[in-house]
Order: sequence, then C-alpha cells, then structure tokens
Amino acid sequence: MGVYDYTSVEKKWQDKWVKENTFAAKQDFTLPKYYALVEFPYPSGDGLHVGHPRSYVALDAVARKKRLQGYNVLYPMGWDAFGLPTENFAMQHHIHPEIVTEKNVSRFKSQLQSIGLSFDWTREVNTTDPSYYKWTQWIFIQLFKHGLAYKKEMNVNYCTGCKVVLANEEVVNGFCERCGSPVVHKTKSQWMLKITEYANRLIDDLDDLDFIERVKTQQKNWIGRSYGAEVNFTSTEGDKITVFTTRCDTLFGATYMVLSPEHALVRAWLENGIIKNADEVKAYQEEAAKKSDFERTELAKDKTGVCLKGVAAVNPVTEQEIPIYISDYVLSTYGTGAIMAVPGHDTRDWEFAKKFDLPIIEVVAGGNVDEAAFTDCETGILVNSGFLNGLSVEEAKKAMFAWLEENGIGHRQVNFKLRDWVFSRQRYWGEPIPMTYCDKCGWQPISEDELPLLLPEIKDFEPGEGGESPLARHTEWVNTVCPCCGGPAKRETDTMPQWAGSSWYFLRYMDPHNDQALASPEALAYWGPVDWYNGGMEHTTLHLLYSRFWHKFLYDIGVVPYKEPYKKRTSHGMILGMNPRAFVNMSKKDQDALVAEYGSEEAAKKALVEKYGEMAEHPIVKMSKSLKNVVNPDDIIRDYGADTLRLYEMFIGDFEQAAPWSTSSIKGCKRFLDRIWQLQDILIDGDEYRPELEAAFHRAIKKVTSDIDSLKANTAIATLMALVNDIVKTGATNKKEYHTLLMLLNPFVPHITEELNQICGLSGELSQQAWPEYDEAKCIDSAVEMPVQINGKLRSRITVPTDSDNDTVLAAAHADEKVAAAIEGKTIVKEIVVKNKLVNLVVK
RNA sequence: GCGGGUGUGGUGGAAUUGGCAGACACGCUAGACUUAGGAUCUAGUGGGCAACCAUGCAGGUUCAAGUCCUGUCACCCGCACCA
Repeated sequence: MGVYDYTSVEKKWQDKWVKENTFAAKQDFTLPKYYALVEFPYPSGDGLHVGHPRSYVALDAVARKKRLQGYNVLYPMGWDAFGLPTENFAMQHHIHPEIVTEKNVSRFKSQLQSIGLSFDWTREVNTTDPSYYKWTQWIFIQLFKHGLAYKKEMNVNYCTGCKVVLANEEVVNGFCERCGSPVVHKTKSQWMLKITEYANRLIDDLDDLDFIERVKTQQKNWIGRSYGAEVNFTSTEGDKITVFTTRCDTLFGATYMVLSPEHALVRAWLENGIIKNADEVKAYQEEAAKKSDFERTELAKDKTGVCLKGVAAVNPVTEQEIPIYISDYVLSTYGTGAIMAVPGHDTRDWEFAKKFDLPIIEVVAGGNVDEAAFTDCETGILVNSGFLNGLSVEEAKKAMFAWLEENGIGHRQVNFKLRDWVFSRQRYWGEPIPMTYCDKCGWQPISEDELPLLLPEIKDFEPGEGGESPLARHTEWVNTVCPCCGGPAKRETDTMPQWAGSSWYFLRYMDPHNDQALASPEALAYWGPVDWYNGGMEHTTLHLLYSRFWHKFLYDIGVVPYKEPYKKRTSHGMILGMNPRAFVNMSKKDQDALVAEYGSEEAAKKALVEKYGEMAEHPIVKMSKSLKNVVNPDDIIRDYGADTLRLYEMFIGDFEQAAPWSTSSIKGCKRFLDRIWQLQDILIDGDEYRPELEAAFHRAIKKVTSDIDSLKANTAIATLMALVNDIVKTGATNKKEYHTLLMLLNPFVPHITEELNQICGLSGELSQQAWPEYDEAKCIDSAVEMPVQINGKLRSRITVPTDSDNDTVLAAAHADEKVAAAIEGKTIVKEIVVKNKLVNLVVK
C-alpha cells in the first residue's frame, strides 16, 4: 500500500474534525458526563514546546476513550492571556497587547490543532475577552460584598524588574518567580483577598479528594496549620504581650521573650522613652528593615538581636521577670510577632540563648539541654514545672490549656502560615478592579449592570516609576461618579493579578456563551465538578489553591452546587533536554578540542564548570531558550507526524516523572506506526479473533482500558507493540483483529487509525464506534508455561493445562528430565505450587 | 532542618496480592536486500568461559524479596528562623 503520507492524512482528519465539531460536548444533560481538563496555557510569543503536549495528549487519550465508552465528554481549551510577558513584548514593539495576544492565540491554536487534540473548540474561552472578564469582575464584587476583599496599607513584595507587587506565592528565595529580579519591600495600599478565612477548609477538604499525594502535602505545608495556644505575658510597664506557642507545656522554661523588630509595642516604648538603649534598638530595626527576604534567610544561621533596656516581661506561671529582646528571627507576619523563648526545648531559642548567654532551664527531661535543645515530644517527661511535673508533653499541654483558661491568661489557638492574597497589580494588561473611591462613601463596587468595566484603550502602558499603575495617568477614565451617592469618585487604577481569570475558567467552559450568569445552574450542576484535572506542580500553591478558594466562596454564596472544583488532580513530569554545555553531550570534535586546550578531560570538565557554573555537570536539564535546547513540536510533526509525536510523548516514560527528550527514541514510535500501516497488506477476512491470538487480544483490551485511566499510557503502548509483534509472527491479521487493534490505538494515534479503518472499510469512523470489550475468562491461554525452581533457583520449565491442580503440576515437574536430574539422590523437604505461576521444590 | 519523591542493563523504562528481574523501545553487533543507507528485514544483545553473580549499600524475615522489615548512602523536588 506504499508509504504512509502522514502529512496529508493528518491534515485531512484534522480539517474534518474542526469542520464537523466532531468532539463538541453534547447539550444533553441526561447522558453520563465526563469532564477532563488540562490547564489552559498562557499564549506566549514562543509558541508551544514539547512539554505542553504531554499533558494535553494524556488527557486527550482519556477523553477519546471515555467518548468511545459512551460518555458525554467535555474536554475544552482556552487562553489565560492576561499577563506581563505580553505587556512587555507590546511595550518593546509598540504594539497593543490585545493585538499581541490575538496573534499568539492564533499561533497556539493552530499548533494545538496540528496535534489532533480532541478539544471542543466551540467552548474556547479567553480571559482577556470582556464577555469573560465581566464575570471575573463580578466574582470580585461578590467577594467584596461578603467582606473577603479589603484594601490595606501594607508591606508588600515589590519586584524591581517587573515594577509590580507580587503575591507571597510569586516570590522565590527573595527573587521574582517570573523575571528573577530581586524583590524588595514596599508599603503600599493593596487589595487583599481573605484566603485565610478558608485555610481550615482548604486543608480539611483535601481528605476527600483524589489528588496525588505530593499535591496534598504541598498545599497542607503551604497553608501551614499549627495548633497551640496564645499566652499573655505582662510587661513591667503593665502592657499585655501576647505570644503564640505550640509548646505551652514548656512555659516554666521560658527565660526570655523575643519580639519582632517591627512589633507595635517596641514602637510605643520607643515613643514613650521607656527604652533606655533607644539608639541601639533603632539601629537594629533599621538594619532589619533593609534586609531583603533573601538576605534574611541567607543569614538565618547566625542569630542577632538587641536586649530592650528599661523594660522586662513577667512569666505568668513563674511570676519571674525575664528580659525582652528584639530579633529578626521572630517574624512580624506570623502568630503575634512575639514569642516566649524556651531555650531548653527549641533549637532557635537555644542558639540565641547561647549567643547572648541567657539561662537555659530544662523543663522536659530526656535530653541534655547543655548540649542541644531537647525537642522530642514523644518521650519527654515534664520537670521543674510545678503542677506539670511528671506529665508527658501531651498531658502537660492539656493541663496548661486548662490552667491558662482558668486564670484568663491564654487560650487554645490555631495559626496558619498562609497569608491573605495580595490582589493588586500596577499594570495595564489585566482585569480592571471594578471599584471606586469616594471621600464620603469610601470604596464602593461599581453597579453590576455596568459590568464589564472595560480596560480603556490607551497607548502608554509603561508602569509608573513610583510603582503606580499606568491607568492612573488617564484621568478621563479614573474620574467617575460614586455609585452610592452620585458624587465625584475615582476608579481603582490597579488591575487584577494573572491568577484571577484562571481561578474560575473551568466553570465558564460549562456554559461559555451565557450572558446572564457565569454559567447556568443546570450546566454547573451537570458538568461539575471536573472529573480529572491535570497540570503542573508549579501551580500547586498558586492557581490550584487560589481556584479552590474561589470555588469554595462560590459554593458558599450558592453559585456552584459542590464545594470542591476538582475531583482528581494529577501532575505530569517535565520534558527535559540535552545540556549542550555538558562535556558528555558534546561532539567528539569539540571534546577533543577542549581536551587539547586544557590538557585532560578532567581539566576540560572543570573549565566548563567554571565557565557555566555547576549546571555544566548535568547532562540533562530543563529546556530553555538560552541553552537553545528547546524542541519545537512543529518540527517533530513535520519530520515524523503528529501521531508519532503523540505516541512518543506517551511512551517516553512514567507520566509523573520528568523525562529527557530523545530524538533517537522517537524513531521507534515512527517505526511502530509504519508497521501498523503495513498490516493492511496482510489483511484477511474474518470476524472473530483467531484462536492463537484470542487471549492476547482480550488481555490487551483489558490492559489498555485500565492503563489509560491510571496514567500508564507507556505500558498500554508497550502492550500494543507486543500484540503487533505477535500478529506479525502469524503472518496475517483479520478484519476483526485489525479493527480492535485500531480502536485500542485510536486514543493515542487518532489520525492513522481513522485512515486505515476507512481504507480497509472496517467500520464507520472510529470516533463513533464503541470501545472494545474483553471477556475475563478469555484472557487466559489454555496452557501455561510454569518455571520449576529447585531451592528457589530456576531449573526447568513445564507446560501444563491452565488451572491444573497441584498433583498434576507436580507430576509433570517430576517427569521433567532436568528436574529429575537436579533432585537425584536428594530428599524433598517441601513442594510449593503457585497456581499457573510456578513450582518450587525444596530439597536437602 | 522539615516534608515529599527516586535509585533496576550502554539508554528511556517494565515487573497485580512477595512468585521466571530486565516486558516494550532506543542504542549496539552481525547478516540480508541494496549503486547507496541515517531506509527496511532477520538474528543476537545484563555480567561471567563456567558454576554462578546481578535491582544504591549492609543486614534480616521467607520455600521464594526489586517488592516486606531494620539500618545506611546518594540524588531530585517543595518549604524553610512558621514559635
């Protein structure tokens, strides 16, 4: 039948699918539904790289299989198109971001279509479309009306590169997650969202979800719930100093206190002249304020601080006076910004106490507090602790809670690491925040029937130097009337962060053209929640957490009928590339040249590390533009075809694991497809599996069916390769077999399978057929080959009828020549037969 | 430091409840067909001449361990002075 012309065949089917909307979800809400979702991309100017399709193809296979199994499948795609790179590109090239976005979207879309993904393109959404962001703004207004959006003057992370405020989640080691510029602190008035209000539910509700474990633990750690107590100390000046502690059992061992340098009491005491060493204290405060987050963590090992002279605290349980220090190891943003220090049983306090020569009292026996803090809560027994003596840590905590409450000194308290979400960005290319400020009425949302509040068309979207939004310069837009009193008011000029539009997009797919609501209640009830959501690990504490928060809020106000947006969450591993700077990846010629230059291979490698950093030691690294090791899917499709690309991405390895791209391995996938193509030459009639292949087919159906659902496409494909090998060995295949094979392959390689099915006239379009069924009873061959072990070592193999009883199997084993020779003259101690698996004879 | 994960041929990776380690593929070797081969096909391919030895390392349980238990090492990812 000649060579397979993948280019024209793939084009033919892709055009047909787009033209006929073959994969559009049906509006029939009585059918069983399945909602498969992949994270919609940010349409950057670079186009797709081979990492994108890994996620898309995996769920495409799931979606295609579910359709064949009779589900009404929603598998949508859209564009998360607001964001900085587009805006930066637009500024550099003096093109409006809207035009840049449009261009990028059309490139992405044609790339996705050239992969043959079965997206429902009738439901495409775009976060920058006013008919979409109308509802993003609407949700913000609801958040405001329910007290979950508030404006606050606060210390924020400010990226010196992007000139924009960042959320905590966007700061990595003190640097901007996106551009890598240092992040500094600034005080700015910001819109905040009270995600902390949902902290408990965001943790607790994880229990019922089918999320991969690392996503759950990462979210839990990020939210960082800890159970403890708030305890009130008093100062010698009569102030109440509240601390948070998880170890109230150690209160008798609190020998000093530490406040964060920013603590309000320190400011008050300085103002009142209570602190005698004010200069020293002020100097330390300034020093601490200057440090970036990065410096603060870098210097973490070495404790610094200043003792406040002229004021002390009283330990409420010992009634002893203890000194008060300020130190930047106490964070103003966690707990109460103040701690009771128990050097005997907290590592940080211990280090601090050693450095400042403070008393260390052992209150939990079991370690040696002179050498190190004893932090074991399991085995320790309370000592030197009055009424707690002799108790375990757990018991002592309970007793202390009771004592604190009885005496009005403290109470149980739960604290979180999670901070409220900084929601303002001083940028142009984002959703306008639909709020106005009036001197009389304060902040007011604009009337909901004025939504969407359109982003005004402006030309100068450079950010202001002082970190001011570009919109602020457009007074004709800024000046408006107060929706409350009708007086003069000003619009909010900050825009929403990139995460806004993606926090609810999966709901819009359910009913994307609705102009009365973000989606109809019927559509929301039918399609939700998302059955399977796949996306990157990097979004675990960003998009994934944010969207769970918004969803819970929408649930609370009755918009959505279920409290979690996603039933199941998985995460694909990255596709890695060759590191051209690693010695082992260089051509022989370049290696020789380097060896010649530096004298030896070792010296050459060392020189590379000096030149490029440690990275030069790793042969496999992330793909990046700077290394020029990015593989473009367009090239792969041109050289091998979309089906080969799809097959390879699924075959490359464990889906959850990172995998290096290999240009040679991909050939194996191409070869396999060519063999599938060639099978048509040996096609014979027949509408039943031939006996010699029947069991193999039933097993393959079973394996592929379950493997697609458990993200093991690699083994599903291996099974199909083995099946093809078996078929080829028989020298022929019949129509029934070929059709089943093409059906099983269809979710992975839809083009070639549809084409072969059509050429050979096997059935109507595969996309309209029913998924093959298997019969458990027929998965088993009539005879099995069983290994025979003597003392656990393989000695021979016997073939017996399947499900033979032990006596039959043993008789066959003993009849075997090699076995007989091996046990010659030995005593049989034990005979083990595992049905259909193996025989083991234990001899002496 | 805390949390999560991974260690299997030259490479990517397979191995239901413990039950033939290395499926499937890449690469490599030899051969065939070819003017040619970076195409295709056939055969071979963990190590060792063998007995045997092999799943990071050291023990243990078991008739039987990649899988279970104890200890240990290495690497990767996330968080990181969170009281």
